Formats: sequence, C-alpha cells, structure tokens
Amino acid sequence: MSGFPKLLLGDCAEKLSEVEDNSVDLIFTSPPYADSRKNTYGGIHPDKYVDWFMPIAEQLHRVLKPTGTFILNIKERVVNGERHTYVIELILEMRKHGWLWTEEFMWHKKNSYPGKWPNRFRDSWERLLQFNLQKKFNMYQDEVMVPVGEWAKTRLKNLSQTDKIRDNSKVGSGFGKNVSNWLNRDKVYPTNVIHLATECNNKNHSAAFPDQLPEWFIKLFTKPGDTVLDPFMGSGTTVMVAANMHRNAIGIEILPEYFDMVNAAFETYQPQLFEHREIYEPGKS
Amino acid sequence: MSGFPKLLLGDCAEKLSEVEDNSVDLIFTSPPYADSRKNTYGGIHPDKYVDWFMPIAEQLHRVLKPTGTFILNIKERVVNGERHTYVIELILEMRKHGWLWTEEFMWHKKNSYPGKWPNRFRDSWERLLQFNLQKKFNMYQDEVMVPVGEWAKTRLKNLSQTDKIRDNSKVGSGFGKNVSNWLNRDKVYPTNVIHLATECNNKNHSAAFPDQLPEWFIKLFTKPGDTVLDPFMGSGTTVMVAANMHRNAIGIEILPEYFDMVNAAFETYQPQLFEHREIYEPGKS
DNA sequence: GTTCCGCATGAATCGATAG
DNA sequence: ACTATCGATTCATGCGGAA
Repeated sequence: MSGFPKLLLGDCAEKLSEVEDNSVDLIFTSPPYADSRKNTYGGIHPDKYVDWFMPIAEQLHRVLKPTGTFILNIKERVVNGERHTYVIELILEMRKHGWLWTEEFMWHKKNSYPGKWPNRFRDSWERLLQFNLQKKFNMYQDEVMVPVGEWAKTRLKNLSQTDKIRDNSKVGSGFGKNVSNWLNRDKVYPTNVIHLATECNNKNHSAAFPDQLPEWFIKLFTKPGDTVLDPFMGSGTTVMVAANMHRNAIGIEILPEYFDMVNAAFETYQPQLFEHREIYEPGKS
Repeated sequence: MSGFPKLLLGDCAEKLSEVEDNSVDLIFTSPPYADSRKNTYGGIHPDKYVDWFMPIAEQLHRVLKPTGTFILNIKERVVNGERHTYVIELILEMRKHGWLWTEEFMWHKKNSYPGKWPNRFRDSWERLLQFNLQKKFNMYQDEVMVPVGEWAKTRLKNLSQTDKIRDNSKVGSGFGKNVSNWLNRDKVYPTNVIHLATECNNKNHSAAFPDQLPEWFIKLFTKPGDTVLDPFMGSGTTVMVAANMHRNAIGIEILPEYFDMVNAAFETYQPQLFEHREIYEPGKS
C-alpha cells in the first residue's frame, strides 16, 4: 500500500478544507441517502438534500484534479408513493456548478432487499453517477476487462476449418499463432452495468456496498500511487480497498464510532497482496 | 385477440384527439430519442425535447384511465461528451403537469451495441419510466412471477427457525398460512430490473425493443380485454404483442411506410395462440 | 477436505395506529 | 390534517457448524 491512509474525523463539509487543491484523482463515495426520519445517521430530509449536498460538491470540485473523476453512488427513496426527485435535481444543480455529467453507471444488485408491496417491486439497482471537470480525464479501460462470454468458448472448441488452415499456413507447425491469439483473447471491455451482490453480513463489517464496487472504479480511473477520496467513509470500504490497491486514501467520517473502527482496522493493518477477484459481466454468469 | 387493432396514421399530437377520454389502461411507448441531426425520423433536438413532448403527454393524460399506467422507454443521448439532461428534465416537467413518477424500471440489455470509445463503455441499459395518475392503479403482480433462484431448491426444504418464529408471531396459531406458501413456492416476484436481450435481426423489422419488453408490462398492468396504446408505433411491436395477448390495441404512427407495414401485417393476421416465453430474472440464467 | 444445511440479516416500503 | 412509530412482508447471500 502507499502508506497509511489519511483519516479525518468530522463533517466533510468542514474537514475537506484540509485537503489540498487539485490533489485527488478519484472521489468515490456513497453519501447517506435522504431519509425523512430524524435522529438517524445522516438523516437528511429529501426536500433539503440538494441544498445540503452542494456546499460539499463545491469542496470536491476544488480538491479534484482536472483529469480526475467523481463517482457518486446514490438512489432515490420512495416518498409518498413516488420516487423522489432529489437525485435528478442534484444532477441538474451539479451541472450548474461546473460539473460535467459524463455518464450514469448502473449497479445491478443481485440480491435486493426483500419485501412485497401492492404497487411496486423490489428495488434492485442503484445509480453510479460519473461527474468530471473536463471532457478529457484519465480512464484505464484495459484494467477492468472481463472474461468473454460463453459464445467464445464454444466458438473456440469448434474452430472453423479455415481458421486452422490459415493458421497452419502461416506458422507451419501444427497449432499456430492465430489459435493462441484467439485463446488469449478471453477478455472484453465491460459495459456501463455492474452486476454485483451486496454483502449482507460479512464477518465483522457490513458495508453498504461490496468491495468490488470501489475496486472496479479505482482500477478504471486511477493508477497505483494516485489518490482516492471518500468524504463519507462509513465503515471504510473504499479506503480499505484503495489502500490494498496501493493508492493513497483519504477518508472523512462524521461519526466517531465508525471513525474509530476504521482507524483500529488500519492500526493492525498488515500489507498484503490484494486478492484479485474478477467481476463478471451480467448475463454471462 | 380482442379484434383488429385501431391504427392511426399521423402525428400523435393530433391523432390522439381521436382517442376517447379515460379509455386506455396502459400506454407503452418508445418515442424517438432526441437527435441533434436533422432530417432523421423524429429528429427532435435534445434541447427542444421536453417542449416537444409535453403537449403529447397532456393528451396521454386525458386518454389514460385513472387506474392506468404510462410506461415510457427512453434513454438520454451523449451530447458533447455528457449525458444530456432532457430525460430528467422531462420527469420534472411531467410531475408539474400532474403525473406521478411512481417508479423507474431498468432494462438491462444482455447484448448491447458493440463499440469502443476512449471515455466511456458500451451503454447496456435503458430507462422504463412509470408514470401514473393516482397512487392506486391496476397491477397484476402474479402474472410476471419468475422461477425462484437455485438456493431455494436445497435450502427451502427445511424452513429456517427464525422464519417460523417470525411467522408464528404474525399469525399466532401454529403454522401460519405463509409457511405453506413458502414450501410450495417455486416462483418469486421479480424486481424492477428487466434483463432481456435485444432482438438482433428478427424477421424483417428491426424493432427498438424485443417482444418480451411490452409483453412484460402488458401482463403486469392489464387484463385481457383492456386497452393498450402506443402513440409511437414504429414497426408495431407493442400493438402486435398486445393483440396477441387479447388486448385492444391502438397504434399511432407518423411515417406512412411504417404504418402501411403494420397494417399489412394485420391484414394477413391470423389469430394464434400466443407463444408464452418466460422472462427470467437477472442473475439466475 | 468437501459438501450440505441452518441461520441471520440487509441503503425497503406500505398501511395502520398513535400522538 | 399531518407526522412519527411499528409491524408485516420477502429473498439472496455468506458464514459456520455438521455430516
């Protein structure tokens, strides 16, 4: 890892002032979703959500490098039988403040929360909004290639006669280079849909999202040694993954219990080889 | 089928006047996406999209039954490196005009259009916006249940103790009726993500969406004998499926070539048993 | 060492009840 | 009338103990 992460305790609207201008390559965060209940963690009322978030967005704008990316994991709640509009209003407001709404990835959750209602089904997807400061930004697409689908395997088994002939004629010694090329071409570029299960009850920590989610975006938008920021650290999933991937991590958390937990986890942290897990494209499993 | 569909040639903004008030149970349509290029079919400029659509939405509001549903298949284009905002602006404007934004379904396309760009991946999902006139609307959830996941086959045999306890607390008399429901269950309710492949090259027409997409929503929101409207009929996928499912279909199309094609298809139409195809939930294939 | 199975628990939402 | 709280509903997943 690229050193101990920088962990800050406090409201990120204030603590972000301790982060330098143009110093962050990727902001990956999942802010508390709007909630009309009071006294809960981050219980921001849906109607106040945009006003609450924009000062933070201004700080994020300042600390992000021009070539950096901001990934916002968010989903609107149902209020009074309707999807609330705070997320799409937030997109419009972000654009007014200089952010480019480059893309909207979709997290397709394999295991959505159970339940049954007369007027809707279970919600099994969340938004991953991509914002940028300029049209040109860093993106390392080759880092997130996925195994090719089943069609390729069957295709390879029954390699066409012309392929074999063409191959033999070129190499002249049995199995040739073309075949190996095909065999090596087992990866393709992914789509803008990420198909993962939520981690319900993992060991000690239960994060809002699985490790693979920040891992995918960190691979896609940063290199080792780059800086990853999560202004709503929570249980620390993003900073943990970033540290394991040899990125500089900055995490801000307002609740002391979460902050202490993450801090303690890093105190006993031992550098280890990051276990690489593949993320498979949906529909190919 | 419930009779020959009602096919209207012309601009739906005008032709909708020929449809009675409160007569439609489901509007399912995929309007021409915004396109900055001129002289294309429905080439509405992105910046003018909302203004163009709202008069049509007003007519749709009039013809839809209070218990009816409007499903709008749409996706924003990339304009100048950004996702354009006309879709989310349309949602806000629809709500101002009395529509309820009940839900946003996701169509997760198994086989998305190929391609590679330096700053984005292939787009493999589209929005299916659900609008309603009131909180109570017709929804026949049992019609679209899907096979239960593999886990159930092995694990549901012995119902877990906690589930029994949960259930007893609710019913208060030994085995609740829900336990027997669970034991006999091989189908579960789906989620708000619809996982379908696009029809690559079916027959002659190249539809914007596969038959299963309107089929799913027609099953979910209408009964046989109900009325389904598609104001942007195109190649007629929705009205074809609706007719096969014994629903009254109304289709409006502005281009004579499409209109004639659909008309001809129905002239030679022979009532047939609709081939039932299951739609499987994502992650279970 | 494998496989099997019990078990808890989730970024949820609705309707009824209570203040 | 309007808001706060609570119970009921539901299904996929990983862990850990058992076979």
